[in-house]
Amino acid sequence: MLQQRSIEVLRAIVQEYIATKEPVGSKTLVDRHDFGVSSATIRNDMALLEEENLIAAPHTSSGRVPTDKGYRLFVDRLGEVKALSGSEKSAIETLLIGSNDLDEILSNTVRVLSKLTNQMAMVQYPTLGKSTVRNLEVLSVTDTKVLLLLVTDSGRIEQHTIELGQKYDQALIDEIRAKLNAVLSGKLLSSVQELITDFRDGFAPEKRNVVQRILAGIIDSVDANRTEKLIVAGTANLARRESDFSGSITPVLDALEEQVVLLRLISEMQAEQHGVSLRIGSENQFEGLSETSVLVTGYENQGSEVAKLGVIGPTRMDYSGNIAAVRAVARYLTKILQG
Amino acid sequence: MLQQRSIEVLRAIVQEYIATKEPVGSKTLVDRHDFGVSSATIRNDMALLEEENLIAAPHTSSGRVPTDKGYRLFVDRLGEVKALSGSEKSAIETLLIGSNDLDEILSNTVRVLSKLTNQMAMVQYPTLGKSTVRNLEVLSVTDTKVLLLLVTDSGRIEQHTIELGQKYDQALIDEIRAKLNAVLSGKLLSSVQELITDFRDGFAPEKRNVVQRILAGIIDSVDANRTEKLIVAGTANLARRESDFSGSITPVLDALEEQVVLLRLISEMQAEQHGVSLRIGSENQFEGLSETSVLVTGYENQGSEVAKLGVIGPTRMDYSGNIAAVRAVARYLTKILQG
DNA sequence: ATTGGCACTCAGATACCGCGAGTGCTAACG
DNA sequence: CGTTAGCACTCGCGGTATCTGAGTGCCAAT
Repeated sequence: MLQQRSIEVLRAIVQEYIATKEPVGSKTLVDRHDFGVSSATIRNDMALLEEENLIAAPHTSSGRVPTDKGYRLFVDRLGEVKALSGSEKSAIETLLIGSNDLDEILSNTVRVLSKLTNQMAMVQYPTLGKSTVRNLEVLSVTDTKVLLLLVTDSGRIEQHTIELGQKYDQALIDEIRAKLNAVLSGKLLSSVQELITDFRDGFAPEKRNVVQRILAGIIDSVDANRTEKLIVAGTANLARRESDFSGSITPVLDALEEQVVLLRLISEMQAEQHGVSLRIGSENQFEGLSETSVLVTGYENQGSEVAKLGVIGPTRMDYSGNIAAVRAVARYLTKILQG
Repeated sequence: MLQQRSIEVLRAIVQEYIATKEPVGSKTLVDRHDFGVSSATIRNDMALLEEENLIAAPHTSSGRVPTDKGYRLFVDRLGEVKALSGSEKSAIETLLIGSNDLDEILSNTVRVLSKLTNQMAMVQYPTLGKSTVRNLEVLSVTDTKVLLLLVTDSGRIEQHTIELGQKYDQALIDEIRAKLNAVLSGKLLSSVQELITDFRDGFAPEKRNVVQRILAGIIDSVDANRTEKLIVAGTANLARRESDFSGSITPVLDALEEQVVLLRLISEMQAEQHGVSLRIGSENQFEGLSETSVLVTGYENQGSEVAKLGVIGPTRMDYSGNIAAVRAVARYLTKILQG
């Protein structure tokens, strides 16, 4: 088992390396941290840490760099995470207050998160899960076309243009709309499909064609809502850190441009310590992300988690600060949504 | 005045440089293009072109590279732009057909444009300008809160939550909604403000407070719609071309992450030749974009231009191919929107 | 267990060199 | 006059050699 001091040394190495980006040697370590022992002793500890694969030397006889495993231990032993400074808190507040619709709120959220962490940030749209139908609107567009709007309680709106294939009667549309709302309003999205299975039966046969098409549109909309969606910001932050990657960053950027990848990634991550979920470097299965760390947490609406947000950056990142930022932003977002 | 052949030489230099990224010399030029004269003659022409600032030598006695002015002349003299290949056309079609709502259409558009050009692509949302109100919906959210939806004929939806500050009567909301639609439906967004100035007067005094708040929300929504919005894709493409920039690309990425910058940029550009607008390198006023070229064109809805789309990349780009792609995508988008 | 001492290693910085693509110029040519 | 061959000259680039110093590993002493 590793001694107390060895852990301290690891902590110091991580801190130092994150700050300076230089492989850190025993000498600089004793200079800047107060271990009360000589550099030779530290060297022994470092040899131990290296044995445990917690640190590694880029080349024989140069300073050491934390391994993914080293970062992991560091994070797990992280006692308290940094609190945000007052100015950071107010930055979050001023940017989030005064947003009206969901799109605006989320795009401001992702922006503030990216600014705060200096990393690439992402926010997932509230998902199906516990969302309920707030309203269903059917608007006429042309003689034969209607626009279907599905509004959920999270504020997300799904629109869908439906070609009815025949002229319709405004009264019929109104009737359908009213009945739909009566049936669906307040219901879970996940139950919609079931609720409308025999909806058609309540209409006269000659009307059923139109009803049928609209129902199909609703199913599509619910599906679209199930298709998860996310927004990102701060790609430039990642590019700026290019030198933290061994090769080129373009594979990383490529991976991140595929929203599908990000969504799968996010969905696999479940909150662990400190209420956040963290994948460090090679802990990450995804092709191209083996030199990045992904930090994710959930946010809530109406008291239950509806989606996630987080940041992605090089493994050499300020874990403590970023965990604090991600948590804080999630908390504010939760607050705004319920407000 | 420059001779015919000199222009040919310039064209050849541009092509060669774009293809190989190497400064091109007189020898390789005569090898690969069939000028029927010797390299010495070409050298004379090149000296001429250099005098005119159309090409420049990175260092004394190395090949030449087109200047911004050189690219400009090249583009202006571009006779016909490349046609898209069949597979490219079908790529556009398959990606754009089968999108239902506006968000989906635009995000697919920007994606296909980015893939086609291998550049960063952007698409602006349809703007205020000639858009008209299709519908106005007022939905109840809580006792004292309503959700306002402004649907325009371009398919763009603006949502706005309004705190009424008092309990309201559903009948009143319905009344307001009906009257609003009667007044505003089909009207230009730009005329909305004017049209509702004395809308309030049609209501009994005790109702005016609620009406007033809703009207304010409408104004806000129209404003939000005026606030232009755009989506981008393919940032990774830009990063991949990093070596085409003298310094780091991060200032470029920074500039492009500020949507405000992009929007101003786009709005300043008016179609010129070939129906597209092009800014090459230093022609671009914006800080940080002096080594990029911006290529923009408009797309239409209901027969008039509603917004723009385009690509951004290093000045060393395939102008001919990109112009073709941008035009083609704009054409398809126009077609989809009116369909 | 800790420490001072010491020989050893090796990546990165610096300097130097030679190659060769490419130029500019001049004199000759049709 | 436009074109061309010839030629001296330039200079960036890649490769090699050298130097330096931070940092290590190990050992004997405390």
